[in-house]
This record gives sequence, structure tokens and C-alpha cells, in this order.
Amino acid sequence: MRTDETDERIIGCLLRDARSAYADIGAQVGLSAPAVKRRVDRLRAGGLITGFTALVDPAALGWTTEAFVELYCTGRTSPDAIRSAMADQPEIIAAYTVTGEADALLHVRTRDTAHLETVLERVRMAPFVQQTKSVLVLSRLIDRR
Amino acid sequence: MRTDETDERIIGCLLRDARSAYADIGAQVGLSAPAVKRRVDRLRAGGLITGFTALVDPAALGWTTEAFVELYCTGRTSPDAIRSAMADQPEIIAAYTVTGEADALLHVRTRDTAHLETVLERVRMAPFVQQTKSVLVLSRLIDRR
DNA sequence: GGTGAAACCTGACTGAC
DNA sequence: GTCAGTCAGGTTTCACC
Repeated sequence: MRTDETDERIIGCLLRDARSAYADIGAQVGLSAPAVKRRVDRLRAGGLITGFTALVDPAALGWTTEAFVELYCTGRTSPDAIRSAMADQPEIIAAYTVTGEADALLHVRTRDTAHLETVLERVRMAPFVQQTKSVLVLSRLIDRR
Repeated sequence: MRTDETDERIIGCLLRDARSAYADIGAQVGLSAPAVKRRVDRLRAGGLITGFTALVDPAALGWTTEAFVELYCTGRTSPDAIRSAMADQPEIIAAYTVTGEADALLHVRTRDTAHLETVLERVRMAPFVQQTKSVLVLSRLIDRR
């Protein structure tokens, strides 16, 4: 997948506002609206843009607790086993296998610490989980996703 | 900010595809296009929806390295000092102050490990940084942002 | 990459609860 | 008063050249 500077600028516009009109983007990058749409379609087909989504503020809905949870597993637990055990919990917004002592890292969002506790309990119910280590988020300093 | 079940379903549609037409969303939730737009406008005004963005796959652009970096700082370094020292590095896609031994947690994305090393060097250049502890991401198991 | 038909967005207005 | 539907206008999108 090849990409030029105009593509990058179009992506930049879409990152700022994914619902902006193609004509607006075209005005910023010096292209007509159809030309912009063609490039966006190409970027989607090429897998560079995987989709468009709304940014929802969880805090505005009362979800004020955020944590990272290290998972320590038995023997050689497969990543797939971890995924399938965690996938049914919507509070787990991201999960990674990682280097270091822990086997996996969970990114969790809950309404409050009590809610977090129930999530942790369910996480620990997976038979391969030996130990969890949680780190609470106090504040977000940077958010560039 | 009050929200009902229809609002939730509209948000669900927008999370799946932020560029879908209001008429399409309306068809899914049983509302007309103008009614959907009114609700979306209200959700944006209420701060629940903070914006719309494109989902870009960094791996497709050759950014294959992802890491979490714990920051250990001197004395009582203010969160604001950490933010301003890290904000100029686009490779840091998120930063949090956290509980536990570390003072902050950085979420970093780079092209490769060599690139990560240069980022870590610049991070360590901040005068308040005593130590960093990095954890490399091996694979993403879940991604629900 | 630029042009017309079709679809979409978005105001104001009207009616129902 | 609140919320949804209808309609008209201007705008955006998409197949075609």
C-alpha cells in the first residue's frame, strides 16, 4: 500500500472529524470532493483506515474508573485462551500479551471501584489466572488515539 | 445529561460506523433521519459524544512496535510537568498518572524497537525522570476503543 | 481528476403526547 | 413543554465522462 502526502493530510482531517464532508477536506488539501472520496475508499480498501467511530466520553456516562491489570498465568497459557476468557467482558476495553513478568495486560473501564472489583473477580475466575496486579489511573495526561 | 435506550443504540451505530447516514441509523432504531440528527446534536452538546474519528491501522503504515512505559519520577513531580515534558512526542499516544510504585504510565507506538529506543532516550531526558520500565506489546488480544 | 442526477443533510413548521 | 414526523432548500455523494 503506497501513500503520499495528500493521503496523510486527508487522514489527518478524518482523525480530527470523521464526519466532515469530503468537500471540506478537499478544500483543505486542494482537491475536489470526489477525488477525496476516491482516496478515502482506496485507503479503506488498503486496510490503512479500518473504520470510523464516535468518541464517547465514559466519564459523562458515569464511568469514572480506569485501570490497568497485569495478568499472571499458569504454565504456558495460550494468548487465544486469554482472549476467549476475557472477550465476554465489555469492561475490558483492550488486552495485550506483553513481555516481562506478567503474561497479559488488561485495560479496564468501570463505573466505580466496586464495579472494578466485580470485573477483577470474574477475571480471576479463569482457571489459568494465578495472580492479578492492578494499577488505577488517576488522570489522563495525554490522549491521542 | 439524561439519556435513554434509543440514545444508546444511536451511539452504538455511530461507534460501529461514524460515517453512516442518519437515515440508516434511523431505520435501525425506528426514528426518522431528522430525529436522529437532533439526538446526536444533543449528545454532542451534552459532552457525551466528544467527536468522530477515523481508525487508522499503524501496522499498515509500518508502525509495528507498541509498548507501555512506567515512569518513576523524583520527589513530587506534578502531573502537569510530566504532561508538558511528554506532549511534544507524537509517539506517546497516551499518558496516565497511576497508583502504585510508578508515577506515570506511557502508551507508546513506534516504527520499530530502534525507534522506541530514541523515544525512551528523549523521555529520560526530562530532568524529573529517575527510571523507566518498559513492557513490549507482543499482540493485541482485544481492542474495543 | 472534474461534472450532473440522486441521495443526503438540515433547517422550519406542524401535530401528538 | 417535549419530542417526532413531514417537507423544502441547499449540499453532498456517486456513476459517468
